[in-house]
Amino acid sequence: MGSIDNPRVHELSQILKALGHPTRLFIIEEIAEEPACVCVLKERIGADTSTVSKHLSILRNAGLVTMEKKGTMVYYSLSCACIKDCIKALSPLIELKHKRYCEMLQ
Amino acid sequence: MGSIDNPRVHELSQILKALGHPTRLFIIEEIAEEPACVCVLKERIGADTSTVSKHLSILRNAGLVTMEKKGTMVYYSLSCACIKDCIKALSPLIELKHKRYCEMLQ
DNA sequence: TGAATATTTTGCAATATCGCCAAATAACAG
DNA sequence: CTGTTATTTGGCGATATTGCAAAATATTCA
Repeated sequence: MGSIDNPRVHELSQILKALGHPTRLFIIEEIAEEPACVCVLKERIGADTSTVSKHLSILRNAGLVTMEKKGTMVYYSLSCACIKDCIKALSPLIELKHKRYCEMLQ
Repeated sequence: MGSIDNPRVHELSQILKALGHPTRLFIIEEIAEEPACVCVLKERIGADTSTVSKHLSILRNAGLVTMEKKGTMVYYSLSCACIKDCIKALSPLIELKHKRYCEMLQ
């Protein structure tokens, strides 16, 4: 049945890998609220423009975001609302981890 | 509001990073069906036992799996069913990517 | 055309990840 | 205790990721 060579697994893991970086996850959550251009994201992140642009290219490559040019600026937005659902789905796990952490302290 | 220093973002990205590897995602989907021990996972994956064990430790560290010893064997299982939901939530994106790919070919 | 602004690309050094091997640890059976 | 099996850990080379700086590209405006 499910094999490690299943292309679906690789496709999914590429998407999850793209989400698995603080800066990129932050970008995703920002543009989930409202599309934003690189210069604004750069300000909110506090990193070099080239760094932000590279993260965006990784997200683009994984198909997570779409870009739209307006003048010299490029606005990025989520390519699928389901990405929000994916992240939201992990809330119970986060809570569980906090609960376990509190128990561990005792 | 949402800042790049928000610990929640880092916690979430750690989880997603752990999921962002083909072997680890495969493990997650396997044990989502039914808990499995390292030796069985090793067979299904076709990698060194130590490699599988190390992937499992990453998943453990991210709080995604829990272990239970039975004799000399260690059985791993999902720590939260929500992980399945997280992965399932991405199906529309996968479909979207396929659709885009087909359009691109024309 | 030429200056100004926004973004991407390239180059590079620092760091992290990956996968195998070998050694260490743990649990059980005889 | 000894040998056996299952798993984890440490070590190490190969490869990938990360982030900044500099150069290249694209678009607008004068």
